[in-house]
This record gives sequence, C-alpha cells and structure tokens, in this order.
Amino acid sequence: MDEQARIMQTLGGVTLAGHTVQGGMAVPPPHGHDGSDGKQDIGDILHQIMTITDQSLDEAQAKKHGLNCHRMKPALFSVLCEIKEKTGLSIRGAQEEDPPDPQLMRLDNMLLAEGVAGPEKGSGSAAVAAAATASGSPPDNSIEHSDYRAKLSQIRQIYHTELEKYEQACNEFTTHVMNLLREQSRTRPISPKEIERMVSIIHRKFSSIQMQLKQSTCEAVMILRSRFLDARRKRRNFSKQATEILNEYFYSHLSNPYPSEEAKEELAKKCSITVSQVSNWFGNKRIRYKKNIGKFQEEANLYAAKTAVNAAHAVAAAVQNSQTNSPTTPNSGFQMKDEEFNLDSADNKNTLLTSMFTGSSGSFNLPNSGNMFMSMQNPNGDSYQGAQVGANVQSQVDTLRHVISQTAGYNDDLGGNSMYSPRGLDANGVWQDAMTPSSVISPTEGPGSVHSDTSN
DNA sequence: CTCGATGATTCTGT
DNA sequence: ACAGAATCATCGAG
Repeated sequence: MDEQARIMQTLGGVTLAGHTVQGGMAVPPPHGHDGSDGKQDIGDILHQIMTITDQSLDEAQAKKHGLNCHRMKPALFSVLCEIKEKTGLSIRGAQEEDPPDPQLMRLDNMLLAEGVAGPEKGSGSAAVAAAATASGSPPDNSIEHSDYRAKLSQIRQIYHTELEKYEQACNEFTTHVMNLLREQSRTRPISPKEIERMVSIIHRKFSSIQMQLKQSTCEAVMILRSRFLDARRKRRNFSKQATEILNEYFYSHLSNPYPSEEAKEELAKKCSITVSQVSNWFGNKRIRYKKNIGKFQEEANLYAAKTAVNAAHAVAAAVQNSQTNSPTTPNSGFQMKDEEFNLDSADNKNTLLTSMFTGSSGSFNLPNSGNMFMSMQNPNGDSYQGAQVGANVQSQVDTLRHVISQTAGYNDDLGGNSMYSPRGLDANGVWQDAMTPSSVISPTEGPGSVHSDTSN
C-alpha cells in the first residue's frame, strides 16, 4: 500500500542505494541496451509484478516463470533485498520477545495445582482413593473423592489430547509455512530472521488458542470442584456416634448450651467434624429445641439417662480408686472432681451436688434421681433401654451418695423429680445463664473431666 | 415419590 | 463477631 507506493516511486524514479537507475545502470545491460531501454524494461517488469495479483493463476504462473528467467532479475532481487533490509528493521524492533502473559501464567499455575497440567499425580484415582481410605477418612467420603478424581483425570486427559492436537497442528503449520517461505525465497528475498519471526507469530497465534483451551479447562475444573466440594450440595448426616456426643453435650449443658471455643474444638475432634460444623449443629439444635421442646423431651430423657449412667460409672470407678488407693483419705476421688469443677466455695459445691441428686434447678443437670430410670417410658409405654442400665447403676449411685455423705457430709436428699424436665429456658424462651458450663463444668474440656466422662 | 430430619447458608439484629 | 431465625438442599425412611 503506502509502502508499496513508496517503493514503486523509488524504483521508478530517483535512486536506489548505490544503484543509479536514472541515467546509467549499475547492472550493465547484457544485450547492449542503452539506459532508456533499461528504464523502460524495469518499468515493464514492475508493472507486471504489481498486476500479477489481478491475473489468473495460470497466467500468473507463466508470468512468474517469465520474470524468473528475466535478465533483470538478479538486479531487482538485490534491490528488493536492500529495501527489505531497511523496512524490515523497523518491524522487527517493534515486537521483540514479549514478556510471559500473566493470565497464562495464572492458568498454568492453577492447572498445575489441580494436577491437570504437569506430571501425573500418584498412579491414578485408585491410588488416591486407597490412600484416603487408609488415612481413616469415612468410606463414602473416599468414594466421593475418587469420583472427583476420576472426573478430574477425565478433564486432564481431554486437556492433554487437545494440547497435543494443537501442538501437532502448530508444528505442521509451521513446517508448511517454512517450506512456503523457502520456496518463495527463490523469487523474493527472505532472511532466516524473517522465517524465525514468522514462526514466532504462528506460535503466538497457537498459544492464544492454547490459552483458550486452558481457560475452558480451568472452568471445567472449577465447575467440578463446586459440584463435588460444595458441602451444601453434598450434605452428609453426621455419624450416629457424633450425633450422640453432640446431644450428650447439649443435654448436659441444657441451661447454657453454648460450648466455648475449646469445648467446640474438643467436640469437633471427638466427632471428626469441623469446629464450624459443631457451631452449626449447636445453632440448629438450640433453635429447634426451643421451637419444639415437647418433641425433644424424649431425646432429653434419653440423654439425661445416658449421662447419668456414664457419670455413675465414672464415680464408681473413682470410688473404687479412692478405696483401693488410700482408705485413710476417702475424699481423694472427689478432690479431683472438685478441681475440675473449678469450685472454690463450699456453697457452690453444695448446690452442685444437691442438684445432681435432686434434678433441681441447678444448671448442672447431669444426673437426675436414680428413680428416674425406673419410671421413664415413652409414649407407647415401652421402657427405654436406659431404664435397664439405670437399674443396674442404682447401686452405684447409692454408693456415690454414701461416699458423698461420708466425705463432705452433704445432704443427699433424693428429691421427688422422677422425670427429666427440660430446663435452661426461662419463661421468655431465653437460655438461663446461672452457670457457664465452659467455665464452671470443665474449663479445659480435657479427658477425665465431667464433660468428657459424660460424652463418651 | 413424599415428607420429616438435618446440615449448611443467608439474613438480620445486637 | 455472634446468635437467632428463616430458608435451602439433601438425606433417608416408608
């Protein structure tokens, strides 16, 4: 266009870097033509070159051949070389070695991190699933995991196939273009640098296609991730054991069912769930309990019984321990408990222990009366399993009462509360905060504490 | 398929 | 930031 016009003008008229076209040719006319004839000749040739695109292929081919054999060809060729040398430099300088695209780098990093790009991780999904099972994760979880892995490796496979295709196509095209350029270099000046540049242009084009591939692969991975790892989509019920542990804690802290951060961590560890899951569970439990206390009555009874049984077992063990260890210090077993209860006043101790055996309004509502076990029935009239265990434990509770009366001389009045009654909520439906479980019952939630005893 | 249970999320108030 | 409340989405028994 402009460049061509300029070249035309230069060729047609003035001077060409050392080749004086006007007046005298640097290339001597082979057949004794004079200067004006040569000028005319060049004009013809240029005209033919410029109009070659307007001609049919055959015609052009013939013309091309004619030009190739033309006596002026070597001269024109060297002129074209010079022009190219001059104009080509400016083009070359413009686009050198572009820096690596940050977006491409991001995509590469992500694909690498996801195991789509780069070396194959492990030896396939089976190995991953096996590893997951071996490390103790739940089986259904590992199935999900392997499913995810399988889908991921599918994506990986497609990605690599496509990538290979692109690379192959790129190489083929590059070879084709290079051959074409070599072919053309016979008629027009093409330097190796130019070929190199052309190759890099081709590579750039193909890498932009590759980027699209990488982008869509990343999208696919993202979708897969959200499908498989979105907890809401794949809600799993907690294990029975976990629910029991949580319920035991809830019902034994009914007056203030707000586990401390430490307690949550402890529960999370015991239940093999996360702390936020524990928080969710307590959030849901509180609201649902409050909404329908009647519905949870049964459950509350059940867990109260369980808790009592466990406590009795623990106490019995403690009693045994105190008896065997040091008969002269009969209160050693309870000393330990006292420390864990974090009680420093006799008043508190009294309240606590009294409430333990009366089921009265103390916040520590762990054990109710031993009588409770015998009278606990569900609406169908069937006895709870806990009733049996409760009967067995009666003697232990008796022992406990005995020990208490001996050790501290506390009143072991067994009150008339024969049935568990929901406590903790006041008339306004607000949880009473008489004692903070996390600070009073078990500040550390460590093993051996009341909480730990009752929730295992 | 229905329906209650349940874990998670979102919105709102404090 | 946290709790309550409402709601969503899924599970699982029947």
